[in-house]
Amino acid sequence: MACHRHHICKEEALRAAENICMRQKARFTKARREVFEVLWEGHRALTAAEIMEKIGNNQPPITYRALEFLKEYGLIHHIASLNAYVGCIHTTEEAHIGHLMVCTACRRVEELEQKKPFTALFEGAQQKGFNVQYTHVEMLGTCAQCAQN
Amino acid sequence: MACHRHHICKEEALRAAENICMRQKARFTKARREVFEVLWEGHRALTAAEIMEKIGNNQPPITYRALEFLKEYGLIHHIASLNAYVGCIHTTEEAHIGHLMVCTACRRVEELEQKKPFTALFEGAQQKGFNVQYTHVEMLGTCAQCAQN
DNA sequence: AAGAATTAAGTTAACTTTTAACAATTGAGG
DNA sequence: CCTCAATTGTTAAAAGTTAACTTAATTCTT
Repeated sequence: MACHRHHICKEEALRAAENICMRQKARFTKARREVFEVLWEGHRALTAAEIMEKIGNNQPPITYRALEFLKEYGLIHHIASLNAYVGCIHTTEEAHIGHLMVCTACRRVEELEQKKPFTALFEGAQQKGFNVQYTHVEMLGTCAQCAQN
Repeated sequence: MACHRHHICKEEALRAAENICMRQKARFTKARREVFEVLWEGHRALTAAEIMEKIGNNQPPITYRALEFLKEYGLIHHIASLNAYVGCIHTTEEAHIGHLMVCTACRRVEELEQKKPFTALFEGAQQKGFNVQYTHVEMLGTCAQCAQN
């Protein structure tokens, strides 16, 4: 992994999240912060159930609402094929297009920031008269660490 | 849509599916065929519940098992972000990489067959030491027809 | 600063989706 | 035709998510 001193990632992410919320007059409340923090403990994808367990919350609505909020503000990603969530790595930027690399062994998630592949996809779609509004790319495989084992 | 005489698509798909199963000595049974046919009524994504309703089956296991089978043999796609299924358009080819264009208005799904975007993605991933095993691209938006309305 | 309005959290319970377990049936190969 | 393996039928429960409503906190107004 790129990130060796992880507590720093998390602190940065927290500050970025606070800023994003402040700028949009949204409240980064305790419940939301808790979920966000848990998702930043590792760069790992966690299911809703796993999140609730880590927080010690047995009242699903609270967690689901927090997840919805965080997703709405682009602070986390939903990894559809695993039905899991991960902290969004590029909280500082404006809207971005992330290609997720999800390790099926350790569930670590990295994001790949590349414009090229998408311009090609967009062009292809446009040629068919399709108006792309949201793109979701998931690459499942094994990360460098897990490949060694 | 590209496909004007739809019943032909469906017939072709059925024949292709039969062949694929025969070659691999898998049985294209009634339950499996029914699910497959429903998914080919339109090129539309359907949830498991919608499939069951269309078939008139209120015994989930049968449908879920059929879906699992069809997915395994590459005869359908699972659209993770909608938790829905769609008949795979390229049943004749060998393994293929499909980029799905999913219309959020009418749920029509088209597939875009492009190698370029992926080679770029693969390269990017590989540079990070990530070994891609499965890729899933979903583009949500509006299709040509729905864009007019 | 007090009251009204908005927003979020707490709580209960239902609903949807998926799976487990086991019995009954069907089909293929000897 | 018999046996074995695969598939289906059936029941029920587990897992995941959401609805509805109450309470609490925060923000906005004046």
